[in-house]
Amino acid sequence: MTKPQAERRQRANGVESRRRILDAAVEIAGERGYEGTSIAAVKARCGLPASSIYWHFKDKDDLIAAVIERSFETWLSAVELPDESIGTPLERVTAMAANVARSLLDEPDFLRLGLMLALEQRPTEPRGRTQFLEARAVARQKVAEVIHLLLPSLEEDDVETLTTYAIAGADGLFVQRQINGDSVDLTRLFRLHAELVYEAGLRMAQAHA
Amino acid sequence: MTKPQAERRQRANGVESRRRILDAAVEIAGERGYEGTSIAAVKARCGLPASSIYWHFKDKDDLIAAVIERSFETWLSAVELPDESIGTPLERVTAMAANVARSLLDEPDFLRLGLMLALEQRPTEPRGRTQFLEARAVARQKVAEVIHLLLPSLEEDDVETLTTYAIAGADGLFVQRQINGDSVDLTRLFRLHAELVYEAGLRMAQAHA
Amino acid sequence: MTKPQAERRQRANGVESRRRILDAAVEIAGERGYEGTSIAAVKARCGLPASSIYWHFKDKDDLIAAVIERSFETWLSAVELPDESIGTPLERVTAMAANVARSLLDEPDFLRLGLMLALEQRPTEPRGRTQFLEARAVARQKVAEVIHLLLPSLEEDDVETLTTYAIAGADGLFVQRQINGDSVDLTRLFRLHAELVYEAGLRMAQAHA
Amino acid sequence: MTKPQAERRQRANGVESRRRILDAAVEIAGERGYEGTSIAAVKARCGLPASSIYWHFKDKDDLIAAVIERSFETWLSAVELPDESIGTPLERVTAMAANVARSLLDEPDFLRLGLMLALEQRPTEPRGRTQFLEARAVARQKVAEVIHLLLPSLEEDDVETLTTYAIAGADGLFVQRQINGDSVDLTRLFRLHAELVYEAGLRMAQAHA
DNA sequence: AATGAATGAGGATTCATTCAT
DNA sequence: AATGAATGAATCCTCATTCAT
Repeated sequence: MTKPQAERRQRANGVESRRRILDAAVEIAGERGYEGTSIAAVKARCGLPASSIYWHFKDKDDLIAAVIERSFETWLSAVELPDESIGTPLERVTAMAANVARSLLDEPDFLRLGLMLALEQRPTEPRGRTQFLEARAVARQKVAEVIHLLLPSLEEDDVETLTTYAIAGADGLFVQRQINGDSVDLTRLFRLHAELVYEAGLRMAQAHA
Repeated sequence: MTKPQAERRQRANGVESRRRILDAAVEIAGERGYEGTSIAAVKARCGLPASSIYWHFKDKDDLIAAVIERSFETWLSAVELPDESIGTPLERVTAMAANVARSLLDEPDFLRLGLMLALEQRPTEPRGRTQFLEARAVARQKVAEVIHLLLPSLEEDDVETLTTYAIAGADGLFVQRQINGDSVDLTRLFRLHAELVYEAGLRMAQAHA
Repeated sequence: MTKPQAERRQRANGVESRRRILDAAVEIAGERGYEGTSIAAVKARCGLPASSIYWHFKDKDDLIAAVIERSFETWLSAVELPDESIGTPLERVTAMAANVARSLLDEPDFLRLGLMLALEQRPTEPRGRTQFLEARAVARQKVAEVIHLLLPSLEEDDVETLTTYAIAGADGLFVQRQINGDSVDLTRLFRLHAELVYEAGLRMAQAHA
Repeated sequence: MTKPQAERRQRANGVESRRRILDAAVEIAGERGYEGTSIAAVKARCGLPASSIYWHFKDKDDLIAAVIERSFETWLSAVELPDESIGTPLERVTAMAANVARSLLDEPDFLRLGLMLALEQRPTEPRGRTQFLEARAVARQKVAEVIHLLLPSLEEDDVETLTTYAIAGADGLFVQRQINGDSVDLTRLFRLHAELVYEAGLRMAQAHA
């Protein structure tokens, strides 16, 4: 008798629909990568017909790029919050490391999908990959700033090296967690990583002094 | 008797055909991942008809698994060679790091494809992924052995942690190279990584002494 | 009151919108025929959303029919102008031929699209095709009248034959121009055509005398 | 009991299958033009699945081009047969005209489809169109040869003009037949056309004498 | 050991059209 | 007078796989 409301034709609501599509796509893309993210799968998970997905996104490339973009923003805001500058430098570094570790435990889709895209080498690069690399460049800049702040006497070149190494460690630890699951204590390893990077920085600074 | 020379290549030669298929598949899989590696694409690159691929390999899963297997073996033999135990421990560690760095510059297909597979989380895991994880376990065992050899007083638990961290760094640096190309000095970063891991091990050993 | 100027184009203006849609549709239909004229293509070229096209036209069939109608009217008025009856009959015939030739150089969309539709034989005939055939019947009637005027002694049957032949030549020459481009001197060929038709008419008239 | 043979899985026979596909495609394309020739329609008419059509033809463009090619060959061999050089020149001309008229009554698909393609002006020209224009160039060459044979004293330039006009008339008459059906006596009109062209040629030859 | 041909399921995308506002 | 959003059916084409030879 009381035909459920949900069954009625949705009142047109672009923003909400777009969100539903992205929600579905981020899950699937995080699981199956670029090629594995079929429009049919997204449609099945979000309930909107394929043609509606194409109303909101030009093509699959566009959808994946939007997924990356939103996913990165979510992740970034999850990471950035506790910016308070208290404690010794080392304490602050390890606090930040713990923060990143937690964010990667909570919101791993962004990085998993991004790394999958980044590892690919298609002749015509998907826009999602570009989007990820841009997001990554933003993140890299932030890391470099933190390093410069903590170790102001470091040479430009050494900041670069340290930044690269810091991010590499983060990526690698995320991969380990991805592969080996709960047996990997991300938080502890990230703290170790932060300490080692910081000490390497100290030593570099002394070497140049 | 009078069969023209030009036909000779067509003559049955299982080993050679199998090799051609794998050569083609490793390239494409390295470019496009699991889903992106279509039989049609392999066929186009190796010149053999699709049905011939199925003569040599049970199915696509089997082909990808074989790609991983062969690619890992190639890589492993490229890494292992200079095993001579000369010099100080630290020297030996950095020599090995340089060795791994070089191998990742030369034979990146194995790791790129493997990481792509490892990052996926599809419901039914492809055999290629299992194959990669097994290969990875072998490599991990070797790393653990080396660490145990260099730092015999380390607790089991610390060896595990250090091994995980060592491999994470290697993966992460490979990803950096993959993304940022020649601007990343893999050799130098690997040496830095090796030093940091070694020192972390020394400190762990002292802490427990 | 304070509505910015830039918004003004958005203001409701049915006639103008309708014109823009038809302008876009005539171009696309001239390029791609009936099936090839997608609403999306029209929308892209005229800038109005698809739903606006449906506000102005019942359906695609209706749009194409309107295109044909307007295109034919434009063409007809371009052809008819210099109707003055001066000079010898042959002079008048060749003047008219030149006139038609010129119109086909200027306004080819009508005939190109019409012929495409006419050549099709789909089960359910598009209304645009009917529209074209009606326009064509009008044109045919005019040609027949001219022939009758110039050669009043011709039998009804011969007028019909000559009319058919006259129009066939015009169509055929238009096609030649369409295919071979500027290398076809439409004006000269139309004059030749007019002469031949006129002489054929003279001979027919004599044969019956 | 006796399951009909036709129901059994076809024994692989590429040539036969290709023929069936072309037979189906030529009918549909003749009816509905390029865009209207959907792979689904061809599949329905020939009984082979769409993927089999793609085994034999690279894509739809390739299929249509093959249709044009085969259709032109069929038509050409239907036209060419009675080549005997007997009778007066005019008699021979009208005999040939009758021949062409009959061929267009029997095998109209080639020309109908070809003209549809020729009238289109897509940005990226379909290969079928090119194929048709090439076929048309061959036919044009033959017409020019016949004209030169019958009127050897004609200037090169006049042969060209006459050829263009001759073909234009043929196209135009075919279109008339296509539109007005049986009420158009193609044979008679073609004979008239042949006579007029021949006389125009005679006059041109005299003018230059 | 190899392959030409075939095939059903599914891929991304576009279609003409409608509807609520 | 107009439009953002939606939609089911159809589009072309590729997929992994099989089979008879």
